[in-house]
Amino acid sequence: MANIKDIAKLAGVSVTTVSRVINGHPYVSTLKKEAVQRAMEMENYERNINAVHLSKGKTNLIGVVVPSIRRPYFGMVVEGIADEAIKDNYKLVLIQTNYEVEREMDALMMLKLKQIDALIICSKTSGWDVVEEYIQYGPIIILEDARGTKLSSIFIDHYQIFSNALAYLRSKGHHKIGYCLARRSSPNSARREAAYRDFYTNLQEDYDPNYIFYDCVHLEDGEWIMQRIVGMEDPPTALLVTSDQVAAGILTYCQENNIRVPEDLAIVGFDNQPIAKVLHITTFEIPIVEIGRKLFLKAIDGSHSHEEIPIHLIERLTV
Amino acid sequence: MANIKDIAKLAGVSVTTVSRVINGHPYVSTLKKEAVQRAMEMENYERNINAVHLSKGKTNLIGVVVPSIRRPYFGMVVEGIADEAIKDNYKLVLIQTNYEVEREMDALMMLKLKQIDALIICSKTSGWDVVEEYIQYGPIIILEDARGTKLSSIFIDHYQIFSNALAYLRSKGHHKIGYCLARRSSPNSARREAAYRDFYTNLQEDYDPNYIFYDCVHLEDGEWIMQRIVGMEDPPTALLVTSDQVAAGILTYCQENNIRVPEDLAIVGFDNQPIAKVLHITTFEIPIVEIGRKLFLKAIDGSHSHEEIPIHLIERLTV
DNA sequence: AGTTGACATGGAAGGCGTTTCATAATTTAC
DNA sequence: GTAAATTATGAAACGCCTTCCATGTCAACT
Repeated sequence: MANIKDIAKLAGVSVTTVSRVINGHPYVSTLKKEAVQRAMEMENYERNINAVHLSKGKTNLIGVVVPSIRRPYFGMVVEGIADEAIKDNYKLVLIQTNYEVEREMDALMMLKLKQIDALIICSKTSGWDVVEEYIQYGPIIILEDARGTKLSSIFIDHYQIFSNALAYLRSKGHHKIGYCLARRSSPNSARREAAYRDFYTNLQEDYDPNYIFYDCVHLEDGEWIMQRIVGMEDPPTALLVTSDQVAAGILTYCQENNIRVPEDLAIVGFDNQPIAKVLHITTFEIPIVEIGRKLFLKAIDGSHSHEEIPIHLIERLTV
Repeated sequence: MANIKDIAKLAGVSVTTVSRVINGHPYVSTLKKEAVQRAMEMENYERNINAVHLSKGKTNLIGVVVPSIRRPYFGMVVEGIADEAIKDNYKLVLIQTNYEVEREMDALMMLKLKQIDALIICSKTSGWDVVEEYIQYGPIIILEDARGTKLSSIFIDHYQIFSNALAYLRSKGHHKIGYCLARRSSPNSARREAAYRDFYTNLQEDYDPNYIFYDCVHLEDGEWIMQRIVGMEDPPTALLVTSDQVAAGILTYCQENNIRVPEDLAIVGFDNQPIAKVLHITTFEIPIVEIGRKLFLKAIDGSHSHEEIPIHLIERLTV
């Protein structure tokens, strides 16, 4: 394949001029410009993109860290990122971590080595200090409340929403409220737990720790959750489920086992995924795809900022 | 940041020797090797990965083309690819096409420019001839029957499966069988349509073209499909639905509208996604994640081959 | 007429690691 | 004891594009 030197020779100009034509710089006479274009066409020239990357120190690649791409929530975030990335001619490098710190380090290393121009972390496993170390190498945007750190973030106030949700269920007459979380160790989970504890503390009431379920991630998890609930002497009357997928699983189990929703058990989901709409699950609408778009925009904008995304309750038939 | 030259100077060796140490080549004395390692550690050296790419003409990046990453089917394929890619230290570049030919061309161009080492196409929009043009630049693997082309492929015999499914429904006493496809124009759809036509032709029976539904992709599509069926004078008694998502949407509609499944309407899904298990949908199990793994392996193996994936029916409660 | 500023163009430096080739020093082999 | 093989090492070529800097031309402005 021809390189820029060949083209320059063929067109009878300097390499610089060819580069200028390629990159649309001004100050090239029409005559030479056309000569270059003819030469490029003749030779079917394509620049060596890796040489461009080396020279520019930039790759038009954005890293995206997700724990698992098959989870609809992350699929939707990535879709949003990808939608926006296309417009700016960026491509996405997908890094699936399965919550392994090592994988996350891979991603950070890619930023350090300038293999990617920026990094979007949709779910973080390692500590803030570790991640902040890498901010010097390029923009890092995180889908989590990162106020107080050097990263930029788009986030949801999970404490507030959980509090609101609890108050909402209380107003509907529920006193025994349980909840389902994904990873126990995630910061989002911590905030939600705090909201829950504070809620009951303020009310000067106790809560049953058995009402708390961890590792609720997939549709199928609804089954074991409900089996545990069914086996309880004094089961909760309402459940805050931090994923519509899980909420759908729970609802399905109820329908099959003659547990009336919301009479016997009220369910509040999160995300407002398609399944919540189809199954009429009351849920908090999180504009996931839109959040993905914003994440990307922030990644290439480069300024340091934090943005809270407001979340609204969508009342349907499960409360 | 230090470069290889700095390290060489610091260690008192040549650049070549440093490179050899980095890449684990033999023929470096222990003495110099250690000197180099010390120097690298001292300077906190990291190679400029873009220079490596330029020099090697290889990036350890594999392109993955999907129409939309949020669709569970593609999420699962990509998960499989990513799982396997990690093991070989490859990263994935995600190209979301939305079935736009232009996006697909982007991906092919990346292969041509050696920005990616291989390309996996999970769903193709452009023609075979276009794609085959690019096989000269690197391995292209496609999730579709590509026998007779220069590409490698992992595929499912959709004609056969559709035929089997029709025979199965017939054996259960169904004569009025409809089906739901995604894109009408896709090759998979064409094969399924052929199977359907041949099935009725062999039986010397006619079929009602109204029983055929296109653009059935998402969970929500179940609703309009069922509304059309409900409005029919002579509705089908069984439906072959080429996505569990859509099958789930249809089933949900039936449950809410007192249409008995399978008595009034039998439903056969495809993919055996979690939702099919939870809702007890009879479906064809397609080992999607496993297929993703195989796609990746084939991508880096580089040999030209085709592999058919056998598919099995999982009988549950919707037939 | 002299000074500015806009337009044009090319040389050369800069970004950086890999690999081939030539050479030298040791071993091993017979 | 000598030929052959193995081990070690570095210079230089190679992969290729971008951009800074220097130089030059021509028109416009004072």
